[in-house]
Amino acid sequence: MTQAFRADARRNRDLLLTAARESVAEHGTDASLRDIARRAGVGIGTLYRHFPTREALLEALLNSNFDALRARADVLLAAPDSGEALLTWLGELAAGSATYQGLPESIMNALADETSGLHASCAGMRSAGGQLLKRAQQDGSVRSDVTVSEVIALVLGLAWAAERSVESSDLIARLLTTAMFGLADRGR
Amino acid sequence: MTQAFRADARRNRDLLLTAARESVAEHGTDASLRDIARRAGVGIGTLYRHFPTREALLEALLNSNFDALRARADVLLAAPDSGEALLTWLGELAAGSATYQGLPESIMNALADETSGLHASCAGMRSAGGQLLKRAQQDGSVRSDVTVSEVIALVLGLAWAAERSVESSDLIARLLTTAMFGLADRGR
DNA sequence: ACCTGAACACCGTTCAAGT
DNA sequence: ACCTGAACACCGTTCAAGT
Repeated sequence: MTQAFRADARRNRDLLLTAARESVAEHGTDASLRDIARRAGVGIGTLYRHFPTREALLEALLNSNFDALRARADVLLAAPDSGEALLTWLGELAAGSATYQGLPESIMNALADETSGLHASCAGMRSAGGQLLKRAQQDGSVRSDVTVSEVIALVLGLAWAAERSVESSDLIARLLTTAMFGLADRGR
Repeated sequence: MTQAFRADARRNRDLLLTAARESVAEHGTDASLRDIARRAGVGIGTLYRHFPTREALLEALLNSNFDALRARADVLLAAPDSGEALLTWLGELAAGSATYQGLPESIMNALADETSGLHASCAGMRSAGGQLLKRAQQDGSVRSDVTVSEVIALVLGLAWAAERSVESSDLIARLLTTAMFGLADRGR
């Protein structure tokens, strides 16, 4: 199926992805598309032909990451402590969403917009987390009155906050455990 | 001191603030400055003369809100239940940061950037919350290993997540109580 | 002292013209 | 089938020229 594309088109697609990875690493999720095309040595129209939207480009950049996160959920589903398994996975989601500045926002938008080119990947990730949450709730290790969407919104919210904060680099982890065990102190 | 300004300048300032309130209500914190100047019937240079940065404009738009939040903290400092007082105040912070789309982000950025025209207001708000937190921690009703900055980052993160979510309108409150009492279920 | 708007350097996005 | 880049409609920001 790779051979079904013209060699020059295939080449341009690769050049664009490499350029995008660089530019997004430097400037975050809302990096200039023009700049990406320039780095790839390609016309701006070529970028649009291969990736009709910014979200489609991000999807191509991130799909392996989402795959990995889904696979991790499958593994953790077999871990003995269901509550700990969920927390571990949420930590990896938070860490993963920190790979590019602005990524928590892109994921959050994609989840809310079914027409987004990034929606399928994000929805898949969400339902993988949903299985972990469900098990933890059935075990009684996590409160039963929260939905997957809420838990993910919470985690991405913390990742977002950590990303525009000057505090220590383990802020995400700190915020996550605070939210996991509660701000309120009930004699731990 | 109001009379120290030329009448036309004073007038333009008011026109700009009214226009800004409208435009920001419609398009959020990153509303077009050009659009604001247009609505005010004023040249773009006049906007920059009165408000050298977007943050300075937001400050003028929001200072009364920050004052109110600081005043609320003073009142709540006298409430009997220190933990409940903190939660109430954090709820009001979350609600207040939802008045304009993008406001959680503006506040978060302002807290991290001391040169921001919005920094003083936000830092004042933070230290007011800090008093409430301190009292709650001394009472033992809130865990002692969190800072004000962390608590505020957490709340703004949740407000941000709620703002770009399709869920019910009480999502902020739900996320806040989850974070307050913890996602983990320890037999409530 | 204050106001104006052209000018500059950028965007995202589309689309006619080319190979 | 694919590529190119001019064109369009926007930005934020500055600054010479006006009153």
